[in-house]
Parts: sequence; C-alpha cells; structure tokens
Amino acid sequence: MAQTDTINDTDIDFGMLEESVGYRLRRAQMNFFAKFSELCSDLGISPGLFSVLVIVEKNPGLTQTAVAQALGNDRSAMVAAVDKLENMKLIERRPAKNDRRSYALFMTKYGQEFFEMSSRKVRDYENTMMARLHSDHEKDQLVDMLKRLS
Amino acid sequence: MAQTDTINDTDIDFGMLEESVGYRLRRAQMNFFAKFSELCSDLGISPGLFSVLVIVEKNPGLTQTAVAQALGNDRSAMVAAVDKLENMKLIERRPAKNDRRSYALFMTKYGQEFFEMSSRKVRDYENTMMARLHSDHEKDQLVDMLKRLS
DNA sequence: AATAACTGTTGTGGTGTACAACAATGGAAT
DNA sequence: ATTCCATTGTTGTACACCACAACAGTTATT
Repeated sequence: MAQTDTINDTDIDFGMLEESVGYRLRRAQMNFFAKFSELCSDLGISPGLFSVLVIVEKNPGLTQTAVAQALGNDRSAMVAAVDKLENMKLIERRPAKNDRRSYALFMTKYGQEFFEMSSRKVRDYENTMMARLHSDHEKDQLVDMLKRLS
Repeated sequence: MAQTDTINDTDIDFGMLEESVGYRLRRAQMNFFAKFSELCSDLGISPGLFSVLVIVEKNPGLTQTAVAQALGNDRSAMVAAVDKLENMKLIERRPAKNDRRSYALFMTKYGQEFFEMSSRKVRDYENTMMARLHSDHEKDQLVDMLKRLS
C-alpha cells in the first residue's frame, strides 16, 4: 500500500448506484450470467445457443426469424447459431412445407437427450442461486417484478 | 402469412425460460439498459462512463484501478473511459501525491454541474420505470434481492 | 542490491449485436 | 399475368464491450 491518502476498495461510496435498480439489475445479471456461461461452456454451447435450444424444443417447426423474434435479437444472428447447433447434431433445418425461402427447425434425437441433460444442469444451477433468496414466494415475486420491467 | 403450419409469434412456448430467473434478469436488464443508453446518449456519454462519474464524484482522489475494481471491470478498460471524460472536461487526472505511477481522479467544476444535471435525469428515468412496480416497498424488496444475487 | 508487486498503457482477440445489402421466394394489387 | 412490395436466409461490416497478456516506469519487500 503506497498511498496513504487513497481510499480502500471496501469503503467506496457508490452513491446513487447503491439503490439504483438499473445498476443492481446489471450487477446481478452479470454475476448470474458469468457463472451460467461457465456452465454452458462445460456443455459446449453458449447461453444464447441454449436459449435457442429451449425455443426449438418447445416449438418444433419454427422458422429462424421466428426464433430470433422470440428471443429478441436480429435474424442475422440466427444463422451462425443454427449453423453451430446443426454442426453439433442437436437440431436440424428442414425445408419448410409451403415456403421455399425458409427452414423449419427441429430437434434431433440426440439434441433431445442433450437438451434434457442440459436443462437439468441449468435448473440445478438456478436452484443453487435461488438459495440466496428467503423463500419460493420471494422467487415468484422477483420473476413477477422482472417481467413487469421487460 | 405463408406457412399454415408455423407458429405465430405470440403463442410461442418459452418453456423453462418463462420462470427462469436468469432469463428474466437478462431480459429486464436489456430492456432497462437499452432506454438508459438512449438517455446517456443524449447526455453524450455511455452507461459505463456515467458509473465512473458516480464513483469519482463520491470518492475524489481515487486511482484508476480502484475505480475499475469498484465497478468490477478490468483496469485496462479505464484508460479510454478516463481519456474521454477528461476530453469532455468532466474529470481530471492529477498526479498522485505519494505514487508517481498513478493518477488521482477528480471532478472538475463543470463536471460537477454536468453530474448533478445528469443524475437528476437518471433518477427521473428510474422513477418512471419504477411506476411499473406496485409500491416503494416492492422496489426496496427488488433491490434487496438483486443485491443478494450479486 | 535484487526481486517481486503494482500502475497506467497498448495491443489483441473474442463476443455479441445492430444494420444494410443481396438473391430467392411469396403475397397482393391491378 | 405482371408488377410491386414484403419476407427469408445469408453475408459483410462496423461498433461496443470485455478479458487477457505484455510492457516500461515505479514502489515494496527481502
């Protein structure tokens, strides 16, 4: 420690940030997301790819752009995502019945197994994080509030 | 609408994402952050730069790395940030008293005015977002839970 | 005096993301 | 049928963000 007149890391005044929902949201999300990324990395995918898997699994036959819209990102981002998931033999593009422009996305059998295994791990991770809350009721409250803020 | 067998955007099943705190956290944060970015953009800064301003204003004389640690990002990212804020005449680097390696960061007079004006707008924005919650008590609860998740 | 630790800085790479453009195709209007 | 516009997947580009490694200058430790 060189400077006698510099402030220690622990007693920094965060000012309005301390009670700012925006800042708190960002910090919580980054913390949550960092560990979730590690978990996904172990699975060989990314958080974004996992969310694509969830949508495709629950809604077989969806178009790439439909998935993109559901997840709130550009359809151009979907190309690389679907490419990767298809290379991993998790999902597949089938030509759409009535539209030769688009593909319908489906889960492969292996993709289904992979997804079920992954979801278990993701659910477990969520549960360990939720241990920081006091009750299931609190979690429901949190989710409800977050929905209203979206 | 071409495909009769493709699902409409509105009735997509989000599966486990619907009640996933991680996903809800991400969506809420992205929504919150997008509008906050616009607000900051009007002010001529970025959300990250604003957070630097808050820390420097409340803790005059801090080192660049101290600010970086407080905000949870790498100190290398602080260089461009401080450069920009210094170019905008908002803060200034002064040589640290007892350490010729580091700078001590201080607010300029203009920076102080700018900060107070900005904080008001940020606070107003937060308040409009908080209108989506039912009560101040709920907001406190939310902040409290988010802290526990960080 | 020597070695390690720390500071600001630069460069680099990876990631995510938004936007514009394009050819192919579909739908609607006339 | 033909024309015009919208949409799909795709590519390219650009930008922001962030982590990590390396470096010279400086400080702390031994």
